[in-house]
Amino acid sequence: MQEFLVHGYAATSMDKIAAAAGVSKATVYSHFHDKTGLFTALIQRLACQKELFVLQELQTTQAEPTLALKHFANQMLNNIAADPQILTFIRLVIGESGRFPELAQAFVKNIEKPGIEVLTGYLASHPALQFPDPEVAARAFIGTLIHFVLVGRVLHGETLLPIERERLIDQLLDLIIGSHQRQIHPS
Amino acid sequence: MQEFLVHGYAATSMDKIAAAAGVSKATVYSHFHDKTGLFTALIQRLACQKELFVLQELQTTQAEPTLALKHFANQMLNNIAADPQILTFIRLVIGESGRFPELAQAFVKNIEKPGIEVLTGYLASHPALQFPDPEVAARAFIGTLIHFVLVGRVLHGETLLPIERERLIDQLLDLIIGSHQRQIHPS
DNA sequence: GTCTATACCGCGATAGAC
DNA sequence: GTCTATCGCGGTATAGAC
Repeated sequence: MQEFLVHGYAATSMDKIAAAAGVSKATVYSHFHDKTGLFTALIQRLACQKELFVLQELQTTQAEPTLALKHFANQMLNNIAADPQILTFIRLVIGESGRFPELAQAFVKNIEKPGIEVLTGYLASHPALQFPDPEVAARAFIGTLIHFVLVGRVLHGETLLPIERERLIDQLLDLIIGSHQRQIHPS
Repeated sequence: MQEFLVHGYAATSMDKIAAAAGVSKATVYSHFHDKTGLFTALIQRLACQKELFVLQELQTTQAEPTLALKHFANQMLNNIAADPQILTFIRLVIGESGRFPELAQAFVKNIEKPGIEVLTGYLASHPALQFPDPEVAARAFIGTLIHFVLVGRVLHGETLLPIERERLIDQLLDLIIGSHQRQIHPS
């Protein structure tokens, strides 16, 4: 897996994989039919293990919504900061999503979908929040954070399009749930 | 460029490129020093040409903000629907962003940055809108749309995590600029 | 089950004629 | 400037011994 993450699918050779695994090439081929079979098996497994979003806490927390969501956002960004392999994994899945659509769908199913669904459930069920469309609110929240990571970390745009993490999170929360001060045509 | 878009960087051979261009391989090498030089030149050029966001209109429109933003969002999604090559281009740039960081930065500089900056300017300058942080509002708007495209089209998640485009746009606009009906602890 | 050895092919890059 | 021909290497996948 390390080889695929570093070099991508096409540029990774079965020789390097066998060497990294400490076995011969023929042994690798005895466990997996071919290179695509090995690749899909590895990515599918990683898509099940990796967790971008910390969902357990969100389902059980009794903290105030603003604080809970702030904590949720910070945990996600901390995950990525602590494990940069996540960035490489995202690059690989997106980069190969045209040629391995089933792997991309595994990523959506195991990582994106639970995140949006749990957050939607949280936003819909918490009595202090009254969104007309909780799913869109969840998509806006997660979409803004993912886009922040995509531009800043994945695409190396931190210096080109800089913004403080705390400012983004605080102002995003204010925009979405604490927006009663700002209205159109204030009267 | 077609070869790179379809097969990715590593899986594209200089033989195929030469054949697709209708010249010999030596001729390609007389114009570009090596494969990486050709690749970077092509991607840099495409990053300047492609436009995800239609910015001209947004700077000159006199329509009501909600309508102008709705039009802006629809134009962006129409662009992508009309030219699926954009999806392949995004896959390629993100997929190679670890090995070609300067290309990823060209993407941010020429596509993401102008989009966020022009939208920020619009949100900040329009008298009917009073955001405490217009840049975060712009990032939330664009981030939600990009994430929608990323999950649905790039990662083939339309069926796994379906949502109507019009619902997303309308509810997103309501969430961000028309949110005076919904408040925390309504009194 | 795992090894060594190899078949067979395509790769990036260049030499040298025209 | 563009061509044909070629070099040297590394690719995926397998055969057959242990």
